[in-house]
Amino acid sequence: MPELPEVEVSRQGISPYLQNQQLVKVVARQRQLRWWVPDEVLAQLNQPILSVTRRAKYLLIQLPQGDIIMHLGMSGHLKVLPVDTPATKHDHIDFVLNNAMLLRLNDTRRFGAVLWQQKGELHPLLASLGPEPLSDNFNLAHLTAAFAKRASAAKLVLMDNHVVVGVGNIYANEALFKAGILPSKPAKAVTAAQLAKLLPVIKDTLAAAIKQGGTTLKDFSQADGKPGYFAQQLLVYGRGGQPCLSCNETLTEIRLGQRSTVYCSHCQQ
DNA sequence: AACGTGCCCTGAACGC
DNA sequence: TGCGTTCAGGGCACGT
Repeated sequence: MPELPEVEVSRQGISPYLQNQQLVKVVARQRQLRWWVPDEVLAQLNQPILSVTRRAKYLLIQLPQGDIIMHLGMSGHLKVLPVDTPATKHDHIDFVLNNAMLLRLNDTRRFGAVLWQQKGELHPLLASLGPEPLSDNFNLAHLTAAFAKRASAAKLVLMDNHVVVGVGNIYANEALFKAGILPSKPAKAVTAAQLAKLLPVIKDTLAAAIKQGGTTLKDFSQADGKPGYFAQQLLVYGRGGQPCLSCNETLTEIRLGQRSTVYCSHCQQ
């Protein structure tokens, strides 16, 4: 499940292979993704690739006339391969380049998406997003204001893309544990001291994951490259019923907003 | 506006 | 062995 670090690592991985290449065409074997580009857009994609950027968990392949927007959903991953590489199961989309290579999107569960935004326009999906977690716009004042007016559980507010982007279920669990905040605690009841702890925890955890992934995954043109996956120390996620690594208390698992939530009732308040 | 729920999808892990 | 059921999750759409 690609979270923001995996998406950023993917961006860094594919970027050198795409930048300054000409995008020749898009081959779609499976259009039944979460969203798909209109046909008339596909016809105009024979353009040079200027750069590959990221906003939240969306990748943007920037062309002179606009941006291809890609989301990896739950199970999507990208590879750069020789153009004649046979497609295997769940290889849905190929972005064919003029250097005999292609960018291939494989997405088992098809929660991923491919969209288009015309140059100078902002796609509605990107228009109302909160700040990037690693940017200065995501600061204590912003976090405090967002939490102050919400009665929902702290974890749900943290995962709200209008508050901050890119904090998925795993990182929300981990960050709240590290900050000592009970996931179910009403956001408005979270103390100033807890928020002051939470902010750097989010930034540090995401930054460390990107750094680690960046060193682990260097060559996205290898067929056995594993973008969207890197080893990390998970303190609570997936460890419900097991002992807390800090105090040895048994970790509690509940569901919040239909998502698995794990915490230590001793360390988190 | 804020909040809760449903939905999309496949494959792994389970129960009978 | 072979079914059927449950679960995983991002994020929008919708109803209240």
